Amino acid sequence: MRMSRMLIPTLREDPADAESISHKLLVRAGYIRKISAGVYAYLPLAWRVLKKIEDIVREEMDAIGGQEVLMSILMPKEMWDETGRWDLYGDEMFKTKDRKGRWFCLGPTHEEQITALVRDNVSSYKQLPMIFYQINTKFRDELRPRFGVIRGREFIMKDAYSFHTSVDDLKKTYDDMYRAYSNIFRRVGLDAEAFEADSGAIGGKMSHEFLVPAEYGESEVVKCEKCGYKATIEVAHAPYKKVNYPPSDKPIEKVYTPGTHTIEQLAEFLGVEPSRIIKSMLYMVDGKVVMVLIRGDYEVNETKLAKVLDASEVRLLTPDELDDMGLVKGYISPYAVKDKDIKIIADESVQDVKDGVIGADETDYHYIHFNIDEFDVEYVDIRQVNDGDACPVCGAPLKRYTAIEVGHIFNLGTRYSEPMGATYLDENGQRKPYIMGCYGIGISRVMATIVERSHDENGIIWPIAVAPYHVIITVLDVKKDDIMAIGEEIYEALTDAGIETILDDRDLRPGVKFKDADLIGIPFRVVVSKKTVSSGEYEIKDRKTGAIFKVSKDEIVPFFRRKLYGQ
RNA sequence: CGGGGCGUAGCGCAGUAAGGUAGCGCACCUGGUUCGGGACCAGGGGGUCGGCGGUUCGAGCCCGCCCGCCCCGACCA
Repeated sequence: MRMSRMLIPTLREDPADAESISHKLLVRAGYIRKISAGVYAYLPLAWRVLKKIEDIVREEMDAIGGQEVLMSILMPKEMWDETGRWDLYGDEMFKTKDRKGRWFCLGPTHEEQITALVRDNVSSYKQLPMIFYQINTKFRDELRPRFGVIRGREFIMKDAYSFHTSVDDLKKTYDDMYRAYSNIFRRVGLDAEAFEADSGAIGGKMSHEFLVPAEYGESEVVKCEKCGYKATIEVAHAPYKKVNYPPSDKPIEKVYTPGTHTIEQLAEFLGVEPSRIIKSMLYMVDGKVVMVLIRGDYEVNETKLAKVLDASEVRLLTPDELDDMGLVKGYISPYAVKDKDIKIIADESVQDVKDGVIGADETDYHYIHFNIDEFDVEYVDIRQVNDGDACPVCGAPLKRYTAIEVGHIFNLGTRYSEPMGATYLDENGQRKPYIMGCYGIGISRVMATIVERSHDENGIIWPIAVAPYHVIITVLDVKKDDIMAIGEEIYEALTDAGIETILDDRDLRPGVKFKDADLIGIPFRVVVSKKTVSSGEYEIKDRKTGAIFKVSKDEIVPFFRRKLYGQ
């Protein structure tokens, strides 16, 4: 393809509204353009990259017996009512009505549709297991779209669903998927690592997230570099730091603590360690109020909290709700719920604090010499693990870092088959609900993640497997017919050899063309100019290493055969 | 949803304090010189100043309403 006729709108400056590296570079290098918040158009280069990623995904899905389908994006409300998710999904779902007033949504995911398809068209255990996948556009009206194509409201996703007669059979496919995902991420050049994930209230036991470490990620993980322990922040565990605050012989005392809005301010005001302070929080847990206590030097991890309470939704009470109970945020204590039917649970770390500081249920006042033993408290692990906390396995300090979630696999059990009446007949003629698994990869997010991981100050550096083109021929003296003709000749030879090549025939100064080639990130650049033509030594530059090779014209095709295919 | 910021040519921005003919750089078009790491000179095209309404002789600028975009927060009591 001639670059002079392609839509590759590169920019000299970073777009003003971009924050993350991948967002800046994909816009600047002419890959994507914003249409609306979290909604992007993929220009020709991006679409080529996406198709490469998709093809790798297809190969790996086909290899484990996946059947590719393309489900409808527009889905009727009734389908979602069957599982109750029309209401559960809430505002995150894009909803619309047809001309007759019937409700539809733009699919944020496809469990309902695939389950309905299998229910209505498969009926015997003899046909199982079955694995389906699709690569399709998903719509989610995210609370806050971010980082360009990393979290969009419209995005490309590979989603797969499997149907089984037993958990053991599901486990086989689950393991196949795990390996396929590892292959996919390795092949696209990502150092993704699988983490046992929180599967949520409905996910069953097996669930793994595939995460790639990146500054602009939205997931947090901890890892022990000594023994290899690793976990997402939602499930991570680390022993709490022991403190020793034995009961005081002094009675509990209310003290005036003006202007202490944070734990740090209060600790400083009273001249105590933050670990001596107990934070009291009121949570709404599936409609019931629960008091949660945690030490001042720790934070509550709501996912862990939900899990220990076996709840599907936990949230803090709003200031208004607290107000209705006569309480004020920041100054709550267990005394406030003493005679009420409100359960008190505390993080394990609180048990050491027998002479502590706690809110006095009154603005600007706290109690000192507070002893937790007065209360009937259940101790559990609901702490957020921090950077530097001790590894639960070997005790070495844990590293905490951000990562991008590029894939997620999990066991669905009968969460969808049961309510939807999706059953098959087993050997004994018994109706059984399908055991299901589901598996997702964010295709457009993978593209952005590769850029986050593979770039330099000059632009993107695509791994060969996903590069939009392998080679860019930079013709410098385009107005000289003989030189341009040689550029075209090399272009034809490479293209005929199956090497994806782009011909930069634009009549621009050399510097501009070199900068663009680097920015868009093509793995190899061949320079055709007065200099290289007259010397007969064509300069080939490796975008990643910067290595320069001098190659005669006839050797160019063999050179790339070796470099690209190892032939 | 709360807080903050922004919206002026394709992109990046100034102009808003103090109302008076809409600017700069890049990009684009023409001509010339140049040309192996984002050239220079000369000329040129391109604007509902986010929208609607108001104040005013006169609004990019003041007032009101609305829309869009970005950042932070929406768990730390």
